[in-house]
Amino acid sequence: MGKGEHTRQAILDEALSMASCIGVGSLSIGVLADRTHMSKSGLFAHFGSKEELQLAVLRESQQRFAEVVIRPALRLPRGLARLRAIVTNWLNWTRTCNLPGGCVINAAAAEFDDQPGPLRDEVKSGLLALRRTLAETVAKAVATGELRADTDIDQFVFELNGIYQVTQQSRRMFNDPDADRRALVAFDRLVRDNAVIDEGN
Amino acid sequence: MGKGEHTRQAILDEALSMASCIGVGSLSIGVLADRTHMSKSGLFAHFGSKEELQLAVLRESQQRFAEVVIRPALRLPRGLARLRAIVTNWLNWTRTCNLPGGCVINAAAAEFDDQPGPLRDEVKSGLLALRRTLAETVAKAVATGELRADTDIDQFVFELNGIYQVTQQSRRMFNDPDADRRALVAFDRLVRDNAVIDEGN
DNA sequence: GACAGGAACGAACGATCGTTCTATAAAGCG
DNA sequence: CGCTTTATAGAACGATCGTTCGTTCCTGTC
Repeated sequence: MGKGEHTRQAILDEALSMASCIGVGSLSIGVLADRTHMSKSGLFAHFGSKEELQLAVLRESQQRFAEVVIRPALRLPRGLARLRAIVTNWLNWTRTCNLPGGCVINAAAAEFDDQPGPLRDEVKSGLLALRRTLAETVAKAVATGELRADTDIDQFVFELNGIYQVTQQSRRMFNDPDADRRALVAFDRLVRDNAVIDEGN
Repeated sequence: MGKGEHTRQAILDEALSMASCIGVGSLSIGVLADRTHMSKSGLFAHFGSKEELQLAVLRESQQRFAEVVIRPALRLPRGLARLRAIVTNWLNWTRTCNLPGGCVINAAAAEFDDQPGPLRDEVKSGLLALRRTLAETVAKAVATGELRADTDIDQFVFELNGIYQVTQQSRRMFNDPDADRRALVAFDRLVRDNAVIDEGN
């Protein structure tokens, strides 16, 4: 990795951590330059515009998400086991990635949902990619026979997203120590209601 | 209502609609002055500081929420009927209030969850008040015998919040026409799983 | 060791930010 | 009406914003 690439990565590291706390929209090149011990113009040259920096932060965040949430789970057998692994990785991923202020993309979704442009597009594509991955994973749990054939997959993914978002809010706003447990309770209920009818009848 | 109060309300109207789109943190006194056809200083005098303006927006938002979501539901009999009314009012309240960019407080929760100060405190207290109201409403549905006595009320409220948040995201980011229906499906499942065991066994 | 290309800097730009001050206009009240 | 209070305007402040420019420094190659 050349020197330029190395610096760029260091900037993105700091920018990600900063954006996690104050939001992608509130990133400031001047403040970011101070934090990385660079000049504004030196930092600026790596991206060409503030929007490009913000896009780079979103892309970096999405890439790390795939690495720490999705990829490790692919080693588990398809079906409920893999789905459960994704969910637990997902619930913990901001801690895994050392993002002090929570999920950047989720915060950006609330920030840009009314502001058309490349940033909103990037956020949307990231969220869509996750929803697609989740849908495929759920579909495989149907294929393995662990979930019922008539499972409404999009509804399942919809509710998964709800569980994630309220968990984030409960943790971040209320420091709720039960948030993770409640998330798993909700997940289990979601799975149970879509599981094949077994000996319990 | 004196002239000052009238002007202040007009400012808050515009500020609320603006904050709904760009976020409370991105409110700008200059832009807001233009939109209300006032001078910056004239507008500024009504609040004394930007932070007071932001706080006023949050309080106004919270008050409108109580008026269009909670109060109408109080006319229904306590129990599931009232709970369902709150949920449906809740899902529609930004449309009822003509907030073009969705729920201000929910967006502010994601924005300020890592920034201590009066704004975060105000958001937190608003969210807490809602959670308390929801918990009481659910508790009454237990008291009427519609929900089981062993219903985990905090878990119930937790999941309700999840349903709301993902509905907002689905509507705002993806223009998902099924979001409302999915929210009600999730709500019905939540109620059913906590309902008293009836003839179905 | 000269040279070339990329990387970082420092200074400056115009714009906008929140805020303060002073002055003028309007409103409310006797 | 006149008087007091309130409401609004206008100009200016220092700070910060993203961005541009020209220069310097470092790094790797012949």
